[in-house]
Amino acid sequence: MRLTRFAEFLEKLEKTSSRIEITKILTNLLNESDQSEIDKVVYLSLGMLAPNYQGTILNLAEKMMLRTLAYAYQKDLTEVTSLYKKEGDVGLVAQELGERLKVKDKNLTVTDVYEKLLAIAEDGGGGSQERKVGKMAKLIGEIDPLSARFITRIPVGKLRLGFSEKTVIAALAAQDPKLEKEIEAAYNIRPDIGYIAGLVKENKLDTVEPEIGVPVAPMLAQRLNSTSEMVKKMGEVSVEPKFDGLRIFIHYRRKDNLIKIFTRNMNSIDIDTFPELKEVGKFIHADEAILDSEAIGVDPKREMFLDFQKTIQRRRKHDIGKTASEIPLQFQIFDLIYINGKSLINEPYLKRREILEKTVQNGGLLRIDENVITDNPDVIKDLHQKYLKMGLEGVVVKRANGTYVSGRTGWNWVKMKEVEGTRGKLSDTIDCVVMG
DNA sequence: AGTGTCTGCCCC
DNA sequence: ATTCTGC
DNA sequence: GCAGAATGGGCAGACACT
Repeated sequence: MRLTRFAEFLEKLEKTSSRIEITKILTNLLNESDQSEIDKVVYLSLGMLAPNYQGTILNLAEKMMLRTLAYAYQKDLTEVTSLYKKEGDVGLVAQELGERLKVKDKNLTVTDVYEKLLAIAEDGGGGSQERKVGKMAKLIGEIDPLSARFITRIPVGKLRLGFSEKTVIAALAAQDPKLEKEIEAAYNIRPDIGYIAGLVKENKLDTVEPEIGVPVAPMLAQRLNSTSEMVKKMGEVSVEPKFDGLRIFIHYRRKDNLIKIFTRNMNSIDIDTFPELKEVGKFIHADEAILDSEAIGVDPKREMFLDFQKTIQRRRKHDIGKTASEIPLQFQIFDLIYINGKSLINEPYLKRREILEKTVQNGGLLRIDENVITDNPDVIKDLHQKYLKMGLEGVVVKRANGTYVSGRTGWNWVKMKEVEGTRGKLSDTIDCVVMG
């Protein structure tokens, strides 16, 4: 697909606010894209180059984009900066300067542009900022002003077309509710929207299975601060402590000792960041497993939990030895998504926990969250008080027979942090002091 | 080696 | 993470 | 109620400069 054609679609999408209408336009865009380029069309329309978990990062944002525009259009940085301050958007600045200079497009395709952006992302090391700016400026000089409007917004993360992955899935399904459910399920176990779009085109969705090394989209908790409402919505529940740490997924394969770690946002974390997990196989009684957990810092005597700001200091690549001894981590395991080639996503929670308790050696590095099964709101209330007194964040309450549903859909997991009945961190009144 | 600036679909 | 808005 | 966008505080990584 020609970039100019692609830009026409994006312009139409930008002008549209009704999601139904956006979805129709997207369906047309996807229909016009062929098998070899549909992934790139999808990535760029969402302002991305690759799924999160591949760690493809441009390291070129607002400030460098302004330098890029100054270089590309031969203007002073101060002039570009003041234009940017006025417009508040690099895309409008690029389009305007491009129109003034009558920049002509060189018949680039979406694939061409995608590859050039990828090359910018892959550049690094000494002098790379200058090279990135140079490559980006060259690209801008080869595309028409309307395309520049959108392409320049991609690195700064401000495409803002009013849709995201969910809407792309709806567009891929093209009004077929059954197909939409299938695409959604496939996307949740392989959260690579470009890849999924390709599979839909080929009619090969049924090949998707969880895999060691590919993150599953995390299940998230809704917020509720009434225990009786929890029981009303979920019936029998499992009540567990909520730790204030980092959501961590641990993937393990014994055969080649493959250990992969992902965050809640499905970003990959280098194993050297958490060296204690290099031995995780000793504590897992399975050949393959995907564990859902919260990593939490403890004081070196292992007598108390550390707060989030301390725990997050462990998310680093340098000075690991020193930090690791100051901030030992333990992993509170609370779910098992996959074991020995079998997905547990559609198993009820208590069944998954039963297998989890047999699979993970509880104590030391890995600790299985304690839990109480109940349908009594007062029991939840008491546990909530108990965990708050222990310095924890509160409780997570899980529907006993709920499957592992990615995202915040439905009432399967609920969290309660503050005292029951309050409105959350910001209360109705705020203490303030007038300054100056 | 130390400091400053920018960046991060950062983490919460 | 929270909060707000359009649908 | 959902999807998307906008917002914040704090921290470490990457690179440029001296």
